[in-house]
Amino acid sequence: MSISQQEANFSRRLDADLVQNPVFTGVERAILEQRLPPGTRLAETDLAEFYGVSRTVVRTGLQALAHSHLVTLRPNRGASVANPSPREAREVFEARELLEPRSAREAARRAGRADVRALRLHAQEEHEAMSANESGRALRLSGRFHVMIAQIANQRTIAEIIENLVSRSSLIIALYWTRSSTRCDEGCHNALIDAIERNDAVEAEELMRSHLVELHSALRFDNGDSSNKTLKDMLS
Amino acid sequence: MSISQQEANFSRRLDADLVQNPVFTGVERAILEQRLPPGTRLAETDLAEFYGVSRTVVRTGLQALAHSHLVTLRPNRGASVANPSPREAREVFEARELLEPRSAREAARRAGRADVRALRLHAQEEHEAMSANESGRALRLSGRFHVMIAQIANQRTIAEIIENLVSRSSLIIALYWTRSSTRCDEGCHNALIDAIERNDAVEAEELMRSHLVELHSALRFDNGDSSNKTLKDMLS
DNA sequence: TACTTCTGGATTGTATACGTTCTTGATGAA
DNA sequence: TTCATCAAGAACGTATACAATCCAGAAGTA
Repeated sequence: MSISQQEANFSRRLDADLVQNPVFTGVERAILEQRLPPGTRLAETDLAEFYGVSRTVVRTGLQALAHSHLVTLRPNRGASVANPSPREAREVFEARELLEPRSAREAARRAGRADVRALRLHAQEEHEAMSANESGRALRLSGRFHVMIAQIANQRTIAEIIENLVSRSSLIIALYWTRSSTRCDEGCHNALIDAIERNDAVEAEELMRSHLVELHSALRFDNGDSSNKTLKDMLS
Repeated sequence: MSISQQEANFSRRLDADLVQNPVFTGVERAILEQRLPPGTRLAETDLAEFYGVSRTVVRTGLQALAHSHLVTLRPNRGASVANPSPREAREVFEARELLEPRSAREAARRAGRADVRALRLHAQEEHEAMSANESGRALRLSGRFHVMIAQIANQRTIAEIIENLVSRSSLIIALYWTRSSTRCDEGCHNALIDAIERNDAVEAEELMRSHLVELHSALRFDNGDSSNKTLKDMLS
């Protein structure tokens, strides 16, 4: 196997068959857009019928989603949309705070005109989704913005880790987000693009760090579980 | 769903059924012990026969291994042991250098007597494997040592990422390792345990960093692909 | 000889059948 | 009423059948 073939494998890995799995792509998107709230039961037969495939394909997709922590599989109990605990939520953001600022710095170093243009276009799309009150779509695009920066940094391994953490953040936000608006994002993202356009690595790193701290601090873990608490829990 | 249930899901996630998948556990172990070299073809029928299960179970295990980057799946072409490119190898170690020192620092802060005892016991086992010339087993245990430290740091999300990177390192070492001995490990690991026992966080962080740099620097990427080069490549 | 085309065997991808486990509502006893 | 037991239905886990794809060697052509 030649180096170029190795590279090709590295880049598509196992995505090749995953993007063609309608269960994986469909459920993933629905989760990222918060149309499927945490805890939602995902019965294999229902998904098979909805997507017009056999349970075999459904199970492949669900297993992939489970590896991304977007879905929880319990033996003999089937799949449900993941329900990240406060602890997991905190840890995901701690990991992001560790990885993403470094990525932003490297992205600012490397970014060319095409990269900046793509980022601006994407920010525009985010803005439009917000204006149209499509908050689910806006949230998914907002996450994707972070992934784009990680990709510009051109470190695929770390970018992939970040992509996973960002995905899980959608669920975390669904459970623990306290603010009604995500207007912060728009300003933060634009400021980041500006820094990247100037190739100001230090500034980009600091902006990313503060952006993540901002996000993290807008999470409240004390009441996140209330909707699932039993009456006994709430009375005691 | 209660918080404690969330935690339970978080900890076992999907491991519950994976540890019971003989293909996953068997092939993973063989890869970590370098009994299955990179590129080895993994035909579903062969695995099914060897482990006495149907192809369904084989495919589940292979998909899990693919998500861990230990196995490459190519549509209609089946599975083979992953063959990380020099680039991927470099990136994996860059990610480790970013994450593990921080983990070691936190582990040194948190470690109690039981943790230190477990680490010493483990180091002893490593030592015995080396003495017995079981280099595969020694390598697997050496990786596991790094995972243990990440677990002591008590950040499951990051520990899981590290576990994945460590696993991939076995393949990387199989491909690009230049030195015959891993004696470095023994000294490095013992020094790390000492620092952790003293709860010397700064020292543990620095020891981990230098240990990883040492490992990384012992990799040579220029000749890793030679055995797979075509005659034309080698003559030109 | 070098190259293309074709074909049989092998391998993977998907659907489906069936056994096992779990859930849930009914039944009955305390 | 409350609880335990149990049975029917639903859902999951695994095996297997069949279709689609790939690969290697044979045959044919220049």
